[in-house]
Amino acid sequence: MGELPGQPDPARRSRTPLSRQRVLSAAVALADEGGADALSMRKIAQRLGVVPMALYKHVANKDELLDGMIDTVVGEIDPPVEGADWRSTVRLRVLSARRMLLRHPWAPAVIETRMKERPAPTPAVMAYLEGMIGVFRAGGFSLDLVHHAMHVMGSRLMGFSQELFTDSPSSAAASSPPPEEMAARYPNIAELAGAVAHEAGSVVGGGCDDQFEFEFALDLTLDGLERLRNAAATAD
Amino acid sequence: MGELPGQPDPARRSRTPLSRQRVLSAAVALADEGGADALSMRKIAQRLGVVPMALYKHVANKDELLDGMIDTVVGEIDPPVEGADWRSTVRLRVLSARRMLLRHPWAPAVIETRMKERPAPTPAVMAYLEGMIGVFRAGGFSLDLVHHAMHVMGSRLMGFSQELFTDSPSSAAASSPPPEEMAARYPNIAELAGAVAHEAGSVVGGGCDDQFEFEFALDLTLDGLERLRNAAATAD
DNA sequence: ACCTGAACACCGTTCAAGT
DNA sequence: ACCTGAACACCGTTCAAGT
Repeated sequence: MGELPGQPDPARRSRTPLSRQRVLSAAVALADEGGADALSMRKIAQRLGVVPMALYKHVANKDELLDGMIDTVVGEIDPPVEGADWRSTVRLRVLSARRMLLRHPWAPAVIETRMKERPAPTPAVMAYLEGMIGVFRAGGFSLDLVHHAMHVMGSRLMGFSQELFTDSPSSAAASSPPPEEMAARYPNIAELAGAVAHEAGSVVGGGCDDQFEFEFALDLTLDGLERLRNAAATAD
Repeated sequence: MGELPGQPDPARRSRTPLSRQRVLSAAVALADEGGADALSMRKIAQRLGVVPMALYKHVANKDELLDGMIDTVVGEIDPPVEGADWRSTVRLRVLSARRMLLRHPWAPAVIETRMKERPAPTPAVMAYLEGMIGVFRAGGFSLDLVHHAMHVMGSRLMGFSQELFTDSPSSAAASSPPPEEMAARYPNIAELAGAVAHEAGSVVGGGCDDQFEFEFALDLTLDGLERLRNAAATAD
């Protein structure tokens, strides 16, 4: 009663100190409500009862904020269930990812953009991929087939995995943890990345041919549609 | 030689009068070079040697500019080839769409965003869908199966067709052409929309169950992966 | 009637001035 | 040493003042 609405509450502000997680949560909530366009550093700060500059202690800039938001929502995807066959495990997980995207309608476009202009996957994305690869491997898929499958699933749901294994000179490796540490934390990803890198032999930049992977997924889809059409025709 | 670079050239400016198409072309070129973030009304105007306000004679605002840009690049997708079977026709067309998206890396995220917050398809998008439906129909697909196929292909490549046929109260119908005119111009879309609308009977808002369509496409994909795995296993 | 410059309400981020 | 307000260089768009 004694408070004006919209006025920051100094008591609340100092009780819960600002943290990276609190900044990211406020940003996600803001984007959920008004879309990515409604998101601004100034509005996040206002919602937290804080001066805009205070945010920069916890996120370097807006790009890093967006990366953190992606990591937050990808972390909401359920981990693979234990003890089920590969097919229902993948199915459940993809449906969980879809529910996440329905909760956060701004996410696909932001993921799409960020992945394209800086293909450095965040920890939660790495964990997602690691788990998915593990499920396929446990289901008896060869490394080669898992590679195709990851491209198929990636384009099925998000921009994930599109450019993940580009061991190209410039980008990724620089800021990433050293290979040994990565191999320990993400063994399935490391194994797959190694196989893909060696696969194409001496071709420069070799490894993953995006055009081939795209056509592979497209043909798999066309196969499925053709089978459905033929089944419907013979059923008449 | 007598010109300072970056200085607008009054002769050039008046020789070719501004037009909606020239504005859109400049916007697309700017986005191709620097991404969607580098796109601003002010920079487009500068590139055209024109004062920013002059653009508003040809596009109502930035949202309408983005819609126009989408229409422009979707219009670059090759039309269906004549006389080939449905499968190679669809294949060629999707590969053409992919080449377009590689030329315009900003397009997927922009399409994703615009389709989500205003699902009013532009003419070129309508023409793309119309052609694709026609190919499936000519290939012997039932209306029901074409509906599924469009969802499968849509999520395969872009956000297209995701929410296209929502005949929901609020949005679309208002600014669209009257039904008869649309039926004349896009007969395949009209037929499919009609079938989908009546399909689910008396269910409110009925017609297209997005969750069902998503799972349909997912299961089609999982079928394909399972078949590949089994083929690889028996080949050993 | 048309066109356009200045102005408004924003934005992300820098930086110097305060404590 | 830390924090932060003012300031800078942008942005989309309105609107009144010019022709």
